[in-house]
Amino acid sequence: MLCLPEGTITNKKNITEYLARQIIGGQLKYNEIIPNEIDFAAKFGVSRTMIRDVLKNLEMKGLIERKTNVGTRVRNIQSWNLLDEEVLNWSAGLLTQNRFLLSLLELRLIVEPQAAALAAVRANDSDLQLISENFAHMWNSGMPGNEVTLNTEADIAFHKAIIKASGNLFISQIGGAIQAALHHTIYLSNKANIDHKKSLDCHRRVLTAIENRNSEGAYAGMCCVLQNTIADIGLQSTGVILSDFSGM
Amino acid sequence: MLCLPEGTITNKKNITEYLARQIIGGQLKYNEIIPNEIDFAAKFGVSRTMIRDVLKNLEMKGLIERKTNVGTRVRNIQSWNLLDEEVLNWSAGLLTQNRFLLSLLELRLIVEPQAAALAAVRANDSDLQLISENFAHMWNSGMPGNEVTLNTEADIAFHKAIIKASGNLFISQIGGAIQAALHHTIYLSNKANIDHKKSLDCHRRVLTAIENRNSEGAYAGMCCVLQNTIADIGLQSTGVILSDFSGM
DNA sequence: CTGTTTAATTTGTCATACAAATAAATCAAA
DNA sequence: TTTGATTTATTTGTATGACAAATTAAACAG
Repeated sequence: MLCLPEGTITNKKNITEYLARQIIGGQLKYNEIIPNEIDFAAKFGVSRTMIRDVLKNLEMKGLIERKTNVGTRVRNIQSWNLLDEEVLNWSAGLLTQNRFLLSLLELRLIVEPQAAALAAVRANDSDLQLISENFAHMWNSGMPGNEVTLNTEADIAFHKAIIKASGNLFISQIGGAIQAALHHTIYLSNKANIDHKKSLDCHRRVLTAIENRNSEGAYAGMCCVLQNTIADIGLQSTGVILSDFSGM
Repeated sequence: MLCLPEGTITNKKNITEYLARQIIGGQLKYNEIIPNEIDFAAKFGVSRTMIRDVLKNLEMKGLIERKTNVGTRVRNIQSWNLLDEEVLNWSAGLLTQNRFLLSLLELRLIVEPQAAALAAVRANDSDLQLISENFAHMWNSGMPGNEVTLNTEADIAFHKAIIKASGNLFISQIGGAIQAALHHTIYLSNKANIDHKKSLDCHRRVLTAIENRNSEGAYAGMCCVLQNTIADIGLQSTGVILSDFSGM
């Protein structure tokens, strides 16, 4: 049953996020019925109009299902619109669950090397500039002890720029999800104690390959980046098939 | 400007689809402003509540953008939620435009072989059964002239079953889009005059490979299926990198 | 016990009013 | 004249109350 935290739930965004997290977090389980709209509105102290707006939102994200008279039910995870950026952000807590994290990394393994390969073919001047700029900003040197630390924002922007440069409308869509995912995977891999140098080399390999219009090299470089990440997090290999261009 | 067809637009679904097609079809162009909600409601002869519901729907699909006082504007294609099944269906008309069709086939080339590979590793008994059942139903023989004709529904179900068997939450999401896409690409490739036999062989190759837990074979088989499709439609090769397991 | 009818519940739609936000227009001052 | 603040008008956002439509559950007749 739903019980509210004190006072913090005020506006539409709050309510939506609160409910979404209840569902994704498992406090509201599959097939559980959410109270009718009137009681529900009263519970949050808002109008039924607003609650309906919230529920419509969650419905479109696949988190709930509504039927006349039967009410509003929670749907199962297969129905959730996981590629939606908000849904993915709300799902951050699930990253500790292996299946979820594995699915996410598999997605990246499948999509990003190909995106890099396509970018090598199609990137225009502004794409190239964006990619190289972000590469340049990825690494903060000059730290005490000469450590190389990672600039998360630039790292994300680097990957995002490559996905955009792929010129594929659908990959760009997935890119939104990957971007959100990056925040979390980067966070996880930063907790581990890694030599960022290896990762740096791989990233550079991707950049130069794209600049040289070498799609296979870009592909291989991106595989390298991702395999690093996977190793850092400490997962097993996944069954995704990667072409071998290690010689390039 | 918006002008309505006679009489056919009655309920919410109609209105939503009508507007969506106007936007996707280009009759309503990027940044064009849609009339305010009250006039708009009057135009369709429905309440403002309903129009707001429709607009909220289109907003969440990325087709429009709303701001207080400025109104409702059409967004550009990069913002459209193309992986949404409805959006993709409404976009069927764009399939004649090369960029769109190419993006779609690239997506399939990137995702489906990998899904097949994963399915070979992870498919359980019911997955296997579903895949093989659909393969069995894909081909209507015994037609006059001994032609082999394609059962579109079973074809789609075959691909869908493989994607599901991949066990990857995110790929399954994309699978919804791919499924919708299949309707159209199959339609296009059926217009061409093809020997379905070749395609039959490739599909069988995928099936047996999955049954034999041979992920590389499944990958290669699916590549074969898709390259057939691409050739049938008459497109150029795309720059997607495919591993070569043709010997398997 | 079975099939039909009735009643109750819940979401869906409508109409109206007002709040909040923002762009455009007006006006004041340098 | 130009600039900056102030007012006004427009449009979306929220609230409220009423009724429609759909569907489950209960009551009832055979």
